[in-house]
Amino acid sequence: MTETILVAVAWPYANAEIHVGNITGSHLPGDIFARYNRLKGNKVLMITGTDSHGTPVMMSADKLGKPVEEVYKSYHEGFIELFQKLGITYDLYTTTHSDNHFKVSQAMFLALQKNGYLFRQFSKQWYSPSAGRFLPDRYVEGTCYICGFEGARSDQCDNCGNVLEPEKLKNPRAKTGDGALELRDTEHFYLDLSKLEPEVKKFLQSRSDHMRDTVLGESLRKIESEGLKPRSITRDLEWGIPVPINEPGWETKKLYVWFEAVIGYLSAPIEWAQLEGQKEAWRDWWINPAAKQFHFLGKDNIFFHASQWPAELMGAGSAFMEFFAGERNAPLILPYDVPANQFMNLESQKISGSRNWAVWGRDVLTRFDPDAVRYYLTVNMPEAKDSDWDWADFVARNNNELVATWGNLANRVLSFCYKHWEGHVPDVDTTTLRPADLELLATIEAGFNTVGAELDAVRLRSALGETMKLATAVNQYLDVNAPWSAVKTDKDGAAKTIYTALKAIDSLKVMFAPFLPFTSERLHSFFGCETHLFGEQYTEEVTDAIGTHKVLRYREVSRTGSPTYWKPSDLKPGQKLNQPAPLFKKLELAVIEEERGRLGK
RNA sequence: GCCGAGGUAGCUCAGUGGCAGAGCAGGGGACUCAUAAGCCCUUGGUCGGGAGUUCAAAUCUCCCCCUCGGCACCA
Repeated sequence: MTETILVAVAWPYANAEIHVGNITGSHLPGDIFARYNRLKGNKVLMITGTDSHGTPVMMSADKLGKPVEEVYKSYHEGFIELFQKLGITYDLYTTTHSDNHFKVSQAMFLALQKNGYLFRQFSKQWYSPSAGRFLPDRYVEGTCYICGFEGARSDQCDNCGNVLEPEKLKNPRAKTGDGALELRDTEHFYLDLSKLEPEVKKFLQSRSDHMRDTVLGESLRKIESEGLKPRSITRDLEWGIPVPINEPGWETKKLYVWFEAVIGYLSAPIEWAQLEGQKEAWRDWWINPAAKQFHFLGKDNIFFHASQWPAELMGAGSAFMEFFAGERNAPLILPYDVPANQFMNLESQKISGSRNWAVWGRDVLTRFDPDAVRYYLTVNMPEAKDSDWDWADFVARNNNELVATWGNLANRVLSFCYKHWEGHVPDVDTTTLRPADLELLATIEAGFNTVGAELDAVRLRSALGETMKLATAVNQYLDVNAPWSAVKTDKDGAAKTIYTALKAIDSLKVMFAPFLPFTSERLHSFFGCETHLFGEQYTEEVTDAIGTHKVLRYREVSRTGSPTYWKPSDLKPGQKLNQPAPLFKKLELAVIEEERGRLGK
């Protein structure tokens, strides 16, 4: 049965480059899951984009003396370049700075307001008269009113460790050099999460059978012990989405990024549908109770995706479509699963951009192949707990597992066959295959179910491990049947062995494909196939009412005649092959110290 | 501080009441198609510490230690 699946990945923030921890946390698991479901013939839409608004982006722009749009776009375009090189196949990678996203976000705000889930409240904030703006607490420092430490942040003192009340800070000053500060009253909107608490609990309970324990701990169990409190959803800020109310004083306020960025899960499919020229196509993923939505993200974002975003959706209810499309009784669906990952450390220390203790995505791909990076990030994915990127381990796993077990298997069989059967699959009568041949093929065939079950449950490490075990089974089979000996005395027997091994490899190619798309595609071509396993990525410039933005897109391959590639090989005896070559590169041990030498500099 | 997740072999990690496991690393062996790859055999553990429940605990309960995340207008 064909399923309809939304693969939603957390929105990268436009204030830092993307590193391996971000990749293994969300983009890569999302891509593996999307590719697997596409191979199965499911209807997949994978989306996200750059979270472009907020104070830090504006502060960076001030510091650089550049327009804020230029700053967000330089990160945005770097992200797109990375996703193309790494093969992260977004059907649409867009930005929150688009006319469409503004409209959808504002409609969501109005829907929540109409349904009574918003309220206004005044609070005191530090204001810079000279700069003419309010400053977030993290940008204000002064003397701690508890211990007297002079470098305290207004919300926390790093010296005594106490959480501070910002308005009590002594001698406040702006870290940004905005001159003297004064306290001013400011009014903001709050999302009344306490009213939605019963619905959020019910939502999480209904999914507790398949959600990860780490995710339920951060959401359901936490709400049960602490409850949900209202959260402010607007800010005093120039850069962002205007609050949709016509009242004096609100022109300078914007929707808070944590309120609006998650709305991108809804706005991006809408933009995708417009770009496809099928305006209503997004509804299949959003107003279709049978669709399943999966959210990929790191543990720091669990609250916003497992609690706040579902609360926004439930609070808006059918009212969103009333504001957005003038339509009644069209409620939006809720996420199916939030398979959040933990964090990846680097050489036993926390990844830190400011100390350059990081392996940056674009940089690492200048020296290593994308599938090698994808492999290491998948076998080491922090699904249950924090994991560690270790360069010695990276080299070892590349050489011992990827090159030796899988790459060598494909290469030894294909090249042996190419040499002894003149570039063709041995022309065996498949009804004469021996019990050992049929047994191997049955083992491999069963893999489509066992590996598929792991992938369905988003246990990606386990799925890849199971696939690697099957590659080992083929190596074992070869050892027992030794076609290199048989070819001299019993070429017919050797032909059966090689045919069987080729057919097994042809199947394994598909099972490895979600994880290793580039090399699987290459292997696919060695088998003489003129089709492709996957489609292609491309970029496009979109112009709308507020400007232009670049988007990354994905054009799916047509699967004429066969709705699914996720099935055992039907390799034809006698089929023409193409000249094979090794799929992966063995790495020198010197790489370990070279790469470690780059860290922290 | 409060809440949550984690601590198992040298390394990376599976394992939710029934003889402590896998891969890699270390040691030994037979083979030669292959990127000196693959295959077979093998050494290795106080399951963070302590107490308890049980015929039986890595697993359940309590206390403690360590790592990470959340909670504060960072995103």
